[in-house]
Amino acid sequence: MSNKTTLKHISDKLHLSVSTVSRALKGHPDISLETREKVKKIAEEMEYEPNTYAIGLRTNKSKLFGLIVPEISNFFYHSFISGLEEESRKIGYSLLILQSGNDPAVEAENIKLCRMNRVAGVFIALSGDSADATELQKLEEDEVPVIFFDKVPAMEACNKVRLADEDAAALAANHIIDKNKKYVLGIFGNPIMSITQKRKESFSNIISKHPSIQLNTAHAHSPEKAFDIIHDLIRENAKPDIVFTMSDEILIGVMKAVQVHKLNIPEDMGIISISNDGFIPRLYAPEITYIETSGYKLGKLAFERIKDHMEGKHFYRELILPSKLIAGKSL
Amino acid sequence: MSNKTTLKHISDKLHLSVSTVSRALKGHPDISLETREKVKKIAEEMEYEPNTYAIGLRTNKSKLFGLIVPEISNFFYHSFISGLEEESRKIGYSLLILQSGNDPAVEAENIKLCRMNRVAGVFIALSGDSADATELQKLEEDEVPVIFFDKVPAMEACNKVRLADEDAAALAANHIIDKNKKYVLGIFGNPIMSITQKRKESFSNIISKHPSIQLNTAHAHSPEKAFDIIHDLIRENAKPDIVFTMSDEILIGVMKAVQVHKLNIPEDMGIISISNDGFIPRLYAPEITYIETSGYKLGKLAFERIKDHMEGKHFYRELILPSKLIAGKSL
DNA sequence: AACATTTTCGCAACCGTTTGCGGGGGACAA
DNA sequence: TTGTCCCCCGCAAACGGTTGCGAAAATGTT
Repeated sequence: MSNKTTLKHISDKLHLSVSTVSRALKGHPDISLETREKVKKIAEEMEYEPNTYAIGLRTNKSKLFGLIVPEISNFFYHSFISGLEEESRKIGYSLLILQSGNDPAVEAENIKLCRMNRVAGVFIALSGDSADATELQKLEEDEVPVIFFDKVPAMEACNKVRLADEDAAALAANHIIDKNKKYVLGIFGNPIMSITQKRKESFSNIISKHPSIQLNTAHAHSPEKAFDIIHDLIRENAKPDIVFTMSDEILIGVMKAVQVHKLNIPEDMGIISISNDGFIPRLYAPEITYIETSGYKLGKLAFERIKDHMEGKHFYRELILPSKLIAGKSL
Repeated sequence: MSNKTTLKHISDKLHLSVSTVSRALKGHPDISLETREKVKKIAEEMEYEPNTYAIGLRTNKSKLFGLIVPEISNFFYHSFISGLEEESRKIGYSLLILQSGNDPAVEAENIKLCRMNRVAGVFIALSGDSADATELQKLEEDEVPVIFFDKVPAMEACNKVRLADEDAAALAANHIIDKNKKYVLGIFGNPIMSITQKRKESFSNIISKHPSIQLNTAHAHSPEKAFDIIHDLIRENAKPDIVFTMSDEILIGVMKAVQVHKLNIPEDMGIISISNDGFIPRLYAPEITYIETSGYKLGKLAFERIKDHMEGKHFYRELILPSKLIAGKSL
């Protein structure tokens, strides 16, 4: 049996009613200042801690946000989580974190869990491309805001926060153009993902406007594949002047090839990447020039959106986190 | 107003009492098989989802584990979280994740949050060295198991899961000895942390038994400091034959110096490190030999402990995750 | 002093679920 | 027929807060 103090305990001790104690504790004007002080003092002494479940049951609300990601162990997501947690805590909210491991069934289950816990909002990075429309629909029916991030659905009528994918790629492209080199290789991720498509299209468009540049593109779904691409090119004596990598993952593979062949950066080959918070680019010497797309900052942005929603701004909106170039010495 | 179906809705529709519905749903033998089936069918149709708060209030339990870490954005912790989440979900539990940012006050607040949420257990990596004994004490009073991990308190009477710090360092030391080199440098972390002390002591003890080896040690509280250490040694022409780094963080600094000075690994200098899951060591070419200390696996181990506790094994125990050497080509 | 008003607090219902206990009704034996 | 036993199920209290409403006490107004 739990020995936790309840409102009843306090009310008994003070010969007040439970309702008075409840009101006093939250500074309700109906209760005299004197009583309020007295109650608060005793509550403190008795180490009163409100029962979350009683409150949740009565008010049908909670101080929880749901957070659903394909996997926690991922650079981008955990920096997002970190940013979001910091902000949430400031307003007294905690995070219920669910992993769906790219399994739509688990994802649906997790959304259900969010509903059952009466979360005040849900942040979700979709695992597949198909949004679980029906499950999420139910959340919207209860006026629980849903904020998509990272992997966002195509539809208009929803809240999304995302990185400026096109801008990021464009920034890289323009930086490359300034360098006046000839052979440029762009390595992108899984071609069916929209993030890949956006970045590739934006990048290619800008580069191809400069006829002096010869652009090749490739796709790598893993660091190993990226490694192979560079490795093969070097053996064929077709090393590019500049390599653009769309993500940290790909950069890792490229840099491994660079190390194996003992290439000098930037003399032998220039490198520029898009990176989450720049952790990977800063691992190398010289540090790799990168376009920052911060999960951490995106987490804060997502929080802004939900706060707006909680303050009554119930319209749908898409928030985009600007990216910026952080110059290293890699090209 | 929420339109969620409750037991009452089901009971109305079926002309049964709420209690019968409740029992039917959980297969209570008092209820006839026929009724049970009928209720379950309707519940399914009406998309019944139990109200977590009502259950929590009534039973004073929850399907939540509390997880308190200094920071989420940390290699080790997020792989721990990932492992723990996977296991928890299997038995229908979710994770309430709290960051305490190395602030004892926030840490105390987070522990309080865990109590308020009636979590079924708490996993905590202490931020400072001083355990918040009083706050955690209250948890134990309610028979909520507390599992310390990573940064564990010194006291006996508690549950801990941790890495085999001594073993890990010993493994590295013995591997170094096999290489028959002369100058060995060990770089360790913050000397006031017990993890540092353990690793350093274990490492030094073993190495110093071999008079043919000349051992130096140093402390680095950041990658930059580790970089400086190597950088300076090279400039002074005092490059060690083998460097042992106690953590990924330190390895990063060392590897940066290696790159700046274009050292050949392992010819110019051998390297061996302790690493979480080997992510960092595998970033380089050649891949760095490392002692694996997996946060992911530790997460699973921590879950085992709490499961035991939930099954009635209420004694205190310390579980240690064995470490193993993963050979790269760095020495 | 009589009445109107405000201040301060208590009553009781309610949120949705769990659970001890008791009761109605059918089956079966005496 | 009456009594006993078991099978199903419902009653009602309980969990710990919140909140609309009304009432008593204190204060103000003529």
